[in-house]
Amino acid sequence: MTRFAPSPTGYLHIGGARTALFNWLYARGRGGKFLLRIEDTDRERSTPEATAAILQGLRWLGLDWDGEAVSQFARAPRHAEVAHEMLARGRAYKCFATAAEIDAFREAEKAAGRYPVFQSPWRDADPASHPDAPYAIRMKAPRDGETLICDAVQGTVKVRNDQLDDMIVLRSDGTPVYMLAVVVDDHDMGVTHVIRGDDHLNNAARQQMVYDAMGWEVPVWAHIPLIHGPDGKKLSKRHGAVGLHEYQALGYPAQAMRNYLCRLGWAHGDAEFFGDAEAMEWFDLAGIGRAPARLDFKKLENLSGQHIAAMADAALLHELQAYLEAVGQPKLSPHQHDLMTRAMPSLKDRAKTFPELVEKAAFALASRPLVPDAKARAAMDAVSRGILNELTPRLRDASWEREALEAEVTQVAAGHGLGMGKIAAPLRAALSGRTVSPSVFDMMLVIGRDETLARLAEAAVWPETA
RNA sequence: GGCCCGUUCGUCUAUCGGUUAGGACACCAGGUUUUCAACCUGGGAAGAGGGGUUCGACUCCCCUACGGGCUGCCA
Repeated sequence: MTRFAPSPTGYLHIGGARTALFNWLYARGRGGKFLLRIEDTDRERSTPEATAAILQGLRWLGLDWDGEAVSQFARAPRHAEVAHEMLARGRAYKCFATAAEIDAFREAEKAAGRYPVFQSPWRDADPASHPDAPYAIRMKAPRDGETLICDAVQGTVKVRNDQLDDMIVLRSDGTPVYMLAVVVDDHDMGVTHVIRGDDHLNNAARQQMVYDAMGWEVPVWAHIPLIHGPDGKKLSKRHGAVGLHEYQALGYPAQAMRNYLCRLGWAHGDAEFFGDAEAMEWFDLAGIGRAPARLDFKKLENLSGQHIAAMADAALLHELQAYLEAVGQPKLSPHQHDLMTRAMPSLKDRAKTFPELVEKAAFALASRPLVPDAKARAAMDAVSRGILNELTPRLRDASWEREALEAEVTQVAAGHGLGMGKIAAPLRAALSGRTVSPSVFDMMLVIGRDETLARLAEAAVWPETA
């Protein structure tokens, strides 16, 4: 049983997406469940928009979770209940210290050159001395010795208890603190493996104390390193895409994202290109690296191209439509969809991303009159026009198959003592309006005889360029 | 400041005391080719630095440097 527990304070971060993926792979690969919990206890910063963005991001990435997403805020009463239970068990106490008192204590400690761990005077106070004032519930944490975190990724990590204060579990306004809420929720939800960013590694020690205080079984910890930008610094907006939605907008197939993210900080021997089935079979916590990984867009792009080439046409078209919708472009019309289907075999080996796929399909999607770019127009010189005029009637009567078309073009070229290259250039220009396109024969086969002839006729009367 | 974690080609990584330190992406060169891409062949490229331990360290220990995290009545 694993879970992903994001705070809804913004879009889904690429690092969070990888954390979610790891949890998903681990659970799904072992017949376990993958749960989703929204940590929305910070009412100031949590927004429903952010929650929606996170769910949307996970759906796009293809990570399905079991059951309904749990709202942590909604479970506040249960958290408070546990806090009071800890009080009853003598594992926590009421602290009446005010913010000002705590600040003063910390300042004094710092000034004295000591580590500023607040030591509440109420820890062992006689309940009879309790004032009638608001209080927070603090955990009675051990003051010496050390807490051992057995982590599946980091190994055994020792944390000195004197570094940890008696953390507050229930605020003076009665609301639970994150550190308590996670533990209670993970326990209640039956989470057995906590896979999360290593920014929580130190927190695990305090959280483990809560498990101990309640007599609950501590889950398997797995703290994974964060993802860094290409320069090795903490990932931030200046590195480019940080939010998962940006990767969707960049036009990477979700499968490629999963593959790339999975390989980031984890490896299975020399395996580089693989799908979900292999990932689920191979993924394990022990294989996760301990050093932060950097994002490499070139590699992502390469992987993306490999996945596009390997995907089934129908699935590719379906995801392409979703991409177009996501970036606010008009979706393919039934007619365009049909053209794309026919063009796909000659297209998908050439495109690394969806925008590239669309770009390279321009010849098929374009409608007459074609607007040639300057280079295409230049390719259409007088000599070329002559050759094309000669070719046109032969194409009209040719059998519309690759070999036949190739034979016609080769013959015409040979008649002028030219190679294929010389005649392909103007042909390409006439058919696509560009100087870069898929193979001229692929294009003819996709758009068909009528369209081919129409485009040739049109190109024959393009205005001359000097 | 204190505590915790990390450091193998430019990047992601393999290695888990004995290897010519392997692969992938990227890069460079050549080939193929109707353009681009793809593809094929070849090439350069790494154990942060310093001490130990050991017959033998990228692998184990210590120190330094660098990077990251935590140190809240934030999550």
